[in-house]
Amino acid sequence: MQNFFLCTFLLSCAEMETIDTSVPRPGLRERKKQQTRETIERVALELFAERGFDETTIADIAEAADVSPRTIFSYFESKEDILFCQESTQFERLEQVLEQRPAGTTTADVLREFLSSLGPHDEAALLRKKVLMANPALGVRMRARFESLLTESIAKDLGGGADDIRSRLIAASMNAAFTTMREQLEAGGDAPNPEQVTQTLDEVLEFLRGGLAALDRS
Amino acid sequence: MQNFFLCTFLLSCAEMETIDTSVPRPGLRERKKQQTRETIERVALELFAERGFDETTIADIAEAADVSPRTIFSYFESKEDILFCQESTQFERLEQVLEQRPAGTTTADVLREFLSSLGPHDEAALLRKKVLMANPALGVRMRARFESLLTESIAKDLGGGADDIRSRLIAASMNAAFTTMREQLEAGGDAPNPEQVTQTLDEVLEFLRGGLAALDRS
DNA sequence: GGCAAATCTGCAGCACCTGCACTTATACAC
DNA sequence: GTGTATAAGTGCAGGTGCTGCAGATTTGCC
Repeated sequence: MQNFFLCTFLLSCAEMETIDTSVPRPGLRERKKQQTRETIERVALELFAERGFDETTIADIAEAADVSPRTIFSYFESKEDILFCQESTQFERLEQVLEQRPAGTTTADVLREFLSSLGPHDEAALLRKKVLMANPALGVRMRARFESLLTESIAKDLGGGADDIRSRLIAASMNAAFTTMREQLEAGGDAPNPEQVTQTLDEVLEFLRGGLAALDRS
Repeated sequence: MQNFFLCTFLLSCAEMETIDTSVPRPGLRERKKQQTRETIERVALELFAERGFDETTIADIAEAADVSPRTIFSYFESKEDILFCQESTQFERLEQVLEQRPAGTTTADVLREFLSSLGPHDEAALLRKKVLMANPALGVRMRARFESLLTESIAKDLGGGADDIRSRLIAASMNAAFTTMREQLEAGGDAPNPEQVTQTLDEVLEFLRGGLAALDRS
């Protein structure tokens, strides 16, 4: 039902992005803003992991983050968004990688490379995994986000619209693969096993190749 | 993103179920209960179609159905459930058909038969389609429900668990197919074109055969 | 008719989320 | 440094979904 394997996986390189060396100094206002945002994210995640998503109120987060409840909604669209924003960032990054891929490279290649290049889980990723495991409905919504992204991106690759049946089939298969990978690895421990990831991904790619070839023949 | 082609399609035979000839008479209390439920469903659907899902409040529905707002929640778990309950019923029916299918028949065969046996859209189905078209998020959630059902059923067919990658790939591909069918047929008019449905479904089956064969070879 | 059970209802209340006006903090020009 | 414009933070009122609870109403049955 969920896809938080990928999501927690993606999170592993999120930390690197917070330090931006290209800009000299963002200014106090901007720094404080960023700090506030990160504080909210951090304490919210801790509370979610500790007592559950539904059991944590906006008031709780506000108090723990030492801000007004109203302030939270100027940073995040919704309570759910506090949990999903980092995944969204990573989805955008993946989208960027997909768009900028060299000619001749398939979306599948990029995905494989993207997954392989990521490091092990960090603290936040583990907490997030815990939250999502305790609340399946959250995972469903996250997975829907991911599939939309995949479908659009793959449709671009193929040069057709998002309603192209091939795009959908590929995106759906990919998404199924990620879900499967997550569940396979869930029992195995905290950190994903790269070997298993590669194997499952290869299976899916094999499946896709065979299926697409069959479509071409007909 | 959505799957309401199937959903509206499935609805077409919903009406038949409301008349139950096996039981002599359900009693006044039970009849009134059923009547209230149907009234709520009907007026809610009309309001959703007229002014949108988010723009319709529980109070609006309660007033139109001539019941207390509190009563609505004794019939439906949530506002969304008012819209989804009929689809859920049809999902259960499909599940039943899948479970009781003759040995040697594949899930794909059953699905194809199931889709082909349904009649044209009824009034409620058209309204529902309108509601879902105006609110993509609703369709995403509905689609997630359907995929879960498909995955479980197909997993049973294959004799493995729901975490079997083949089950997921097949279910995901099927779901992608339905989504595509809906979008293809959307522009074509109100009633689905059986010919196009068959064609798209056949394409997907071809895709699946090719993909699964490739998996077997490896 | 009278009792038991189911149903309906109103009310209070929690939680998410929003708009708006107001205060406070930062940035920038002088 | 001072003053002003801009942005961030806050408090408040309110809308909406949803729930628990207790009492009124309706139905089933003897």
